[in-house]
Amino acid sequence: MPTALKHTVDPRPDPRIERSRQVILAAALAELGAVGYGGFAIESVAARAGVGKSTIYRHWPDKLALIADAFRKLQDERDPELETGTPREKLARILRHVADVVVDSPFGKCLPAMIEAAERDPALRRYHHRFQAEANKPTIALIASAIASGDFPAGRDPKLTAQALIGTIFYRRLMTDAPFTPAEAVALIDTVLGSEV
Amino acid sequence: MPTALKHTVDPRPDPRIERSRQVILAAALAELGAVGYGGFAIESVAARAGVGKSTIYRHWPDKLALIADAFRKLQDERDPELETGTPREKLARILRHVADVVVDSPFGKCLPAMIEAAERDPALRRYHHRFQAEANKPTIALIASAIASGDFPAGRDPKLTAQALIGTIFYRRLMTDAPFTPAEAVALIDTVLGSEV
Amino acid sequence: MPTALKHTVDPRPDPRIERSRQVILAAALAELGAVGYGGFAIESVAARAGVGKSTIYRHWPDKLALIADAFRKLQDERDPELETGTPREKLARILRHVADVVVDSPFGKCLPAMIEAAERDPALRRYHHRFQAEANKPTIALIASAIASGDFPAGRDPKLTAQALIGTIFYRRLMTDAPFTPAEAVALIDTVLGSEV
Amino acid sequence: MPTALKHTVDPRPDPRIERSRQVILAAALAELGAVGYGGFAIESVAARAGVGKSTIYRHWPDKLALIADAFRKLQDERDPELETGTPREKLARILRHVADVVVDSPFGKCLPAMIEAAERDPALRRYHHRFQAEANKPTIALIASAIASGDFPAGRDPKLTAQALIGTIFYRRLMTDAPFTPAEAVALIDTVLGSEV
DNA sequence: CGCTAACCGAGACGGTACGTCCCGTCTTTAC
DNA sequence: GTAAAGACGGGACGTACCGTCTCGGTTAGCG
Repeated sequence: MPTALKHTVDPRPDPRIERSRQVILAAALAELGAVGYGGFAIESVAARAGVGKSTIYRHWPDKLALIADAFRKLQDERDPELETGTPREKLARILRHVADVVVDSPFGKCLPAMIEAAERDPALRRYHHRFQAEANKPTIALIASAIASGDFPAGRDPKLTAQALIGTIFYRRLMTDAPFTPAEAVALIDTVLGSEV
Repeated sequence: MPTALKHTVDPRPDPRIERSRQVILAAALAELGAVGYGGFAIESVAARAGVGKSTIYRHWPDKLALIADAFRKLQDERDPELETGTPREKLARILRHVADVVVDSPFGKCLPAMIEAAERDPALRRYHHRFQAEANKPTIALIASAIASGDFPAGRDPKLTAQALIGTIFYRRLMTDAPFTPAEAVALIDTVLGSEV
Repeated sequence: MPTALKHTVDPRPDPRIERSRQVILAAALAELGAVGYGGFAIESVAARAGVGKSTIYRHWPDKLALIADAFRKLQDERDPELETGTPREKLARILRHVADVVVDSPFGKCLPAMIEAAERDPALRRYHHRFQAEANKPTIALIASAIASGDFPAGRDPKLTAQALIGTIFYRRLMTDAPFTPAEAVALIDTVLGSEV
Repeated sequence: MPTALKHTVDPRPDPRIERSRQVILAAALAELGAVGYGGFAIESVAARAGVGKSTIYRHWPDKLALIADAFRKLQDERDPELETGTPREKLARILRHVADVVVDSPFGKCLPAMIEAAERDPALRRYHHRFQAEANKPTIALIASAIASGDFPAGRDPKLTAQALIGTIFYRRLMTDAPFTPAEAVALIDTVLGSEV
């Protein structure tokens, strides 16, 4: 009964479309990393991707939408951090990962552009905030459970604690000339949660 | 002997120059706040300032230099915070002020533009970082002395502590949809330094 | 066999290109006639032609190239003069035509601009000279054959004779306030070649 | 009684003014010769003359007026040609002189610019035409008297004859790539007036 | 396996802002 | 009290991209 299949799901779109989307997004990320949000040129992306400019405009309404999608792709690549150990060890591992991503990765390279773009475009801003919130959930949960279990000192707001830890890393990236290094993770935890006894 | 003064140094420059600089910088800040770094147009600034485009280029080599100078002016306007009380009270006052500035002021409005611009221009980046460092010095000093006096728990790095506090505020401004409110200052201090006994 | 034709040459270019070229050249000539070489503004030409400035720069590298091309178009419009009669009659007809063109036509309007432009741009100068030489060939040939046939007095250089005749017309247009009128054609011939007996 | 002198004639103006006028006119001519009418920049003239731009505008209302005055100075320098010999010899001498001036001198260099400028500015045009007419008077007079004396063939209009001779030289300068050389003077006279018996 | 629709690259189009140059005016300071 | 120096508002230059559009040529997948 193949016809049944026909009008069920399978709106299998032209495969050229997905292929175009992917090479364009990749080229967009390369462009962003290379010249930043300010210098970002659709025409360069088209050239990089070996694609006609019109193909880009066929899939995205404008420059910002493309950038937003590129960011999306970028963030989807950031993988969560699930491992074992004491809460303090787990937390340190998370912070080291965040530091890596914020400082080194394509995500980090695009971060200033992303912040500026989010400031101008509401849709992008929503996505930006939502993603950031999502990414922090495991950290907040970890802190909450560690407080509950007595591993971390009581009387603290888990979310605020997480923001203080993560915020330090972003602050160092965006506002100082000394980005946070993974080696500082333990010192940061000690500073915010107090040293272990 | 006024005549004596006459032919000494007195390289009094054309007063029109300073006047132009001021109206242009003011217009540039307005433009930045209105349309951000990406949409910033010298021609709009000229129109806003009621000035010929060439007058702007007479004083700044290009768009970025004007933006940098506008930021400089902006930051110079942020006033230091000197008052009395317990270290915890002083710190809360500082954080409330930072929150105000980061969230509400022209500085806050331009912050994303500034971060993106700093990412692209080394000279601007240096200035941005230097200013931020300068602005935090009193906070770090306050924390250091409070630790020394026993008002704050020992074993913490004052600088890292300050960055965790300040960083939380910037993080909330730049990466979340819930900017830090002055009312949260005490909770933040409690979270990072532990509650008062 | 239409298919055979299909994949032969036929690199039919975008028809918009030719259309743009034509409206722009027409507008350029209008501009030249109106404000001359000195006041000639690409932006005005674009406005006149109802075209984006960038469209002009897509087809010509700069102002001078556009002017050169406009002159070319102008000169291509000057039509040769082929008719019957005695050599003297033919010559008079030619001179009347030259007088018309030099004094009244778009060519005449643009002539000073053309001379000035040719002075500044070697390529344009070459074209200008070549065209002028080409345009005079029939006149020189006519004079040469009339000398050979005894219709015109012997011992004269046909080319120099032609230049004296044509040159008078240009001189009057460019250096005096009394342009040459067609009615003077016979008097000019009499003056240069002597009256008919 | 020196005071009497004071308010009589003595329009002796500030000698600096005349001095300024002269250096500026000289600089203007140099500029014209160097970059032509099109590239002529008041600011360059000021720099060449070691003079403030405002000094130029104090003496001339605008660019065109300065150029016109420069032309005037230029033409005033062209000296008449008065010598002895047969009419044919005198005429040849005149034509050689005109050829020299038109081809080689500053006047010749500025000629295209002058023609174009005259086309745009009525005052300049008047001057241009008047000067040219003036310059040709001796030639016309010479031809007229030579016709009267029987040295030149009868039945010719002296003015038109002069224009044919002079016009050839200008035509060759402005419309061809082979400027008239003094050596051709005799051939030109032979062509227009017929060879001597 | 051949048709047709869609997607594609290429790039022309009307615009807008860039940063430069020069205009002609106006202001300030020095001699 | 003139002149230099040069700041000013203005406007055209030629460049780079924007986002829209019109082209043929290629390719997928249905019939």
